[in-house]
Amino acid sequence: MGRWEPDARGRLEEAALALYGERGFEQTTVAEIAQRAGLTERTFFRYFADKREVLFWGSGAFQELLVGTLTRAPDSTSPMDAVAAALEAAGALLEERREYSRQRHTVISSNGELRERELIKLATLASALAGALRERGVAEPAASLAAEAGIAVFRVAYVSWIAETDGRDLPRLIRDSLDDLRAVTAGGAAAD
Amino acid sequence: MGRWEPDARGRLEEAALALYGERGFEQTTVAEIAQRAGLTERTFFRYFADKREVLFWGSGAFQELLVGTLTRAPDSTSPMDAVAAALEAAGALLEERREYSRQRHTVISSNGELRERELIKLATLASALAGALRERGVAEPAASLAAEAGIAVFRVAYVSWIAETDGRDLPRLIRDSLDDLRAVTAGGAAAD
DNA sequence: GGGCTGATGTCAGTTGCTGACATCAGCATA
DNA sequence: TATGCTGATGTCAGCAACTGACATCAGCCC
Repeated sequence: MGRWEPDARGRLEEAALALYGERGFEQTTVAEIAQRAGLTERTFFRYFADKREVLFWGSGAFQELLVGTLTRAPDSTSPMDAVAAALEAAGALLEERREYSRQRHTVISSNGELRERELIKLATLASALAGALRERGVAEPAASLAAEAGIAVFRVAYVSWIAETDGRDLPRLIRDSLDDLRAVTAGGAAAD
Repeated sequence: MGRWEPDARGRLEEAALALYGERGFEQTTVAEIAQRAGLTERTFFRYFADKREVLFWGSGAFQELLVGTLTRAPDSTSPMDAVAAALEAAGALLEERREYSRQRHTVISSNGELRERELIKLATLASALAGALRERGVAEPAASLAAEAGIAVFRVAYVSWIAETDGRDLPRLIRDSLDDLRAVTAGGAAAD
């Protein structure tokens, strides 16, 4: 048996999500989170750069899944469809943790600072997708636009998924949202 | 003559931008900004909610211009084109303050916290655009998707504008980016 | 046995940010 | 002219986020 209880990081994540949910993000101090996890405030800041980051630690793996899926798409796949395939794979991952995702989303959407952090994580994902598209030979600005549009599709689908207006699962909502985007951007003035 | 020097808010904005540019955002304390403006730290926080917000005070007027332009677009204009018209009008406003925009962008893009704040301002703009589209009778999720796609177009165009790769002005870059988006989303699997 | 390692704790300090209260020029009005 | 109100600013005390420096000590290697 080790000197300390195992999985300090996981305990901190769990304690933080619970406390943010119970009494709100601003009303929770880092000292309280650490105490609930049986650790000290200083240790919290060794695992997480700041009080918000504790809710976003999984985003690294999420990004790897996105980029990996995009990279493995057949060469013949169009940029937008490759992005969509990656988003659907990521969506399937979230689908497996629906209840956790709901709880986390409730906490994040009820606080401005947490929403800021979520937005920059999504922007980072968009950058990573754009980079992976460039690796496939897609030129700018097409790469960035496909990536940004993909993230927009994802956001809209994600919100619907959380709201659970119907029984569609997240990958399905992503497909449908992409179709909606195609409908809304279709037509219009062509380039001169 | 008044009891105090006029335009305290403007002096704080100016001092903050200068100091953030000279020594970086994190290396600048609010007390230093206030001192440079001939005021105290406490007064800074009466004008701005936090240390970042001092760079974003103009975003309210920006949003009003966007929404106003969108609202005034002819009823026959498609959602995406109405969004584009609003973005071009806003782009024309920025075009008039090119040097200031550059300086501000340099400061913001060199710091993560400031980028977060910028992202949430853009997300707020997207929400406002989506709301204005709904007022025009556009249903969800088309309204949100058109707004989000529009903001993506704007971001890509804005980055090009700052980079000044060629002589195109911002409204022009926005039009071109929208055409690029249309090209990249065109085709693909249709809804079943 | 002795020393090294790595996760954790302790402590002091800076800074962002807030609430409560004080100050005081200018204005209105008796 | 005296009196009192208003609103922008200042002063002060305090909390909490975050950081750097150093201490602790079980387990492991030699």
